[in-house]
Amino acid sequence: MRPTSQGRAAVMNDVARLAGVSHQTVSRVLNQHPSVSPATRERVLEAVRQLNYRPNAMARGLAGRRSRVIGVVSFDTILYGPASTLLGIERAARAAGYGVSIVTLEQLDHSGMVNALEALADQSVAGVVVIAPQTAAAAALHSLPLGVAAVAVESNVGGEIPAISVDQVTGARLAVQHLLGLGHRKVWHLSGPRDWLETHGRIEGWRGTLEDAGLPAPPLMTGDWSARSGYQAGLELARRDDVTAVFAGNDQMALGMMRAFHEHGIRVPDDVSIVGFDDIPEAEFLSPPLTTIRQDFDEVGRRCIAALLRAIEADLPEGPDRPEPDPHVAPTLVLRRSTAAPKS
Amino acid sequence: MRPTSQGRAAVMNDVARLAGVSHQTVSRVLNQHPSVSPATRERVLEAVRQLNYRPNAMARGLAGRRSRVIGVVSFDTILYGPASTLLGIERAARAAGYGVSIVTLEQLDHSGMVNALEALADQSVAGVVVIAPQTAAAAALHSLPLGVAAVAVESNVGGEIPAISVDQVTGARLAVQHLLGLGHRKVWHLSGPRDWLETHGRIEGWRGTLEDAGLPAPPLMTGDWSARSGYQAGLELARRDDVTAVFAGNDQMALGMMRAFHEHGIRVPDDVSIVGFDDIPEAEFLSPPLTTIRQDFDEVGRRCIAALLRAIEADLPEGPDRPEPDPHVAPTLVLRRSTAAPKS
DNA sequence: CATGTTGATGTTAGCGCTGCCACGATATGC
DNA sequence: GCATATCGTGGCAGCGCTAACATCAACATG
Repeated sequence: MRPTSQGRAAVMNDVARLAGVSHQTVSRVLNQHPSVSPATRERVLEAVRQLNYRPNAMARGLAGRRSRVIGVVSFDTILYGPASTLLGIERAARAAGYGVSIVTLEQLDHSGMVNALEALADQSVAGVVVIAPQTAAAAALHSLPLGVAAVAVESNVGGEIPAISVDQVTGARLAVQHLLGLGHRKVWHLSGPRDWLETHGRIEGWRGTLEDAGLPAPPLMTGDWSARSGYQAGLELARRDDVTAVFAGNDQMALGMMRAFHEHGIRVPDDVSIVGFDDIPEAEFLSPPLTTIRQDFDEVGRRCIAALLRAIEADLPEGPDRPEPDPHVAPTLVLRRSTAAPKS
Repeated sequence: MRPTSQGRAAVMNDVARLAGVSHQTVSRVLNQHPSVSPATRERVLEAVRQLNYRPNAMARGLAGRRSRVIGVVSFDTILYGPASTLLGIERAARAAGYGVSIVTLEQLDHSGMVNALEALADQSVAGVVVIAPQTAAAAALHSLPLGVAAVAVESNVGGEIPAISVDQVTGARLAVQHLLGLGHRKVWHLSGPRDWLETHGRIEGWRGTLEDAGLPAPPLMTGDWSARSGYQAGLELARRDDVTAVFAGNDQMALGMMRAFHEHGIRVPDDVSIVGFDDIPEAEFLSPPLTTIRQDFDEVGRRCIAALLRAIEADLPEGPDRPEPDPHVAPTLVLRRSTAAPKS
């Protein structure tokens, strides 16, 4: 962190002096400027190594009005989805040489979003990624005249801000097609809260697939992502005798539902097949292990950062012109033991 | 983000001009310097409002060699504990007017820790909080000659770095005392991985409490925090006929264990009582709802930030001399329905 | 009344870096 | 052969702010 046993950390001038060049040449070497002779470059790099020089990000940002930090606005980072997305973004950003600054939203209204974005702007971030899976947050984001590059996750409400998301419709179709393929003719769906954007896509995929197969959709059930809401829905379904297959909006609800069935002597998958969504780490170890739809959050993170860097560099004169990433990340079906052909 | 419809954002000089003072006076107002007349202060603040002026953090940091951002190093932010701690820290930091920059460790070795800390140092953070619950990470941290203020979470290995943690020993004692109080004479323990620091405290509290009561400790079982490892341990215990009470190292393992018991017709709490640790959101909705030890991660976050600000300001000439926070956060017993008196 | 003391303010000098322009030195044009 | 393009380099200015000193009035002290 400091030039061994020296009082203060080395600055660019120290490097310049040691290499026998001007500090400007050091700057050029550090910024991959083309016109530096290989010999000089090597001399400078050696001096950098020797002094263990690390450029000062603040000075850099001030002088070049550009920082190497991106901001992430997120909500409820304890939920599996948002937490995983945040992790994916962090990894991708760091791989691209960017630091990551976070703000967690307490409330999902307009003013919360404004505060979050201002807090990040105050830190002079180069751009922001907003994990805003709820309609309210997405609306707030899109209504804002923001001054930095931005990318939204799971909130493609249109507008100018690029959005990256897992293709929820496809995920839901995979789940329902799998159940229909096994021979089920009636597939129930327990959705997440109606104000989450993911919820809509999953309902759409579920309903669409049934329609394509010429089958009527049973009444939609609505939960709140929690195991409890899955349990409660499970109790309701347990009272009926026409339930052989359920597509749950997430794994926690699937888990709660499985418990309700278990209590009522309904066996999974013998009597009822269940498909979840997310592939949480526990899914593999439930009894029975849960068939579910896996979302590749790392890929979402990577695409977010790709899209954001594109937006950031669009403002620059000589950007490397990155390709626009595909906004839809494909989910995959993970086959486990909670699904089987209907008995009769 | 910019003075309404102007080309570029207002800087301190613009404010100064509008208020009819020097830019230095503006700086003084913004930094609560005492010697500014109330009239001037009001005039400056009005100008700030009018121009929607926001100070540039980079320039501030450069000039005052002090930033308003703290760094957080964490590991596996998808686990409930670390994720909650991170959230608590973020909340507390923001309340104190600090931004939060994160780095997630991929590997827990020395070099991973060095890289993480250097990445944060490059961002000129004012201090770092390291969530390092494993012995390896804690060791790496303590072996490092770091140049910034630091606080460790859940890793009080001694040394100069202040550490904040939930009092694991007390938590375990609460759990075991509760079971003994109900009349159980033999309390089993399924611990977490041996290289986690929390694990040691919980084992110590478990063993100590049994010793205090003059009871022998049954063989220790070791899991890996996952529901699966709890399930496996549950299968082993199900084979025995001397099991009436188990203290699980976390809620996921308790959950897996409950499922194993359920499969074997062992009723919870009628036949076996189970206590978990963490109080994850699902705990309340398991069947039966899980008695567990709640860790107050928000409080941990608050104390971390308090300790860190203390360390940061210790380097300053005129710190407000904050009191040293108590390094141990007290956990509490949350009584639910997974525990009962033994049948006899 | 000269002198120190205080409070409110302005002035100057950087913090460590990058952008831009200027300079000398080769390489290229006709 | 001389004007011109090009390369490698240095010099200077300035990013927006804070620290330290300088200033200047108003007041208290003997």
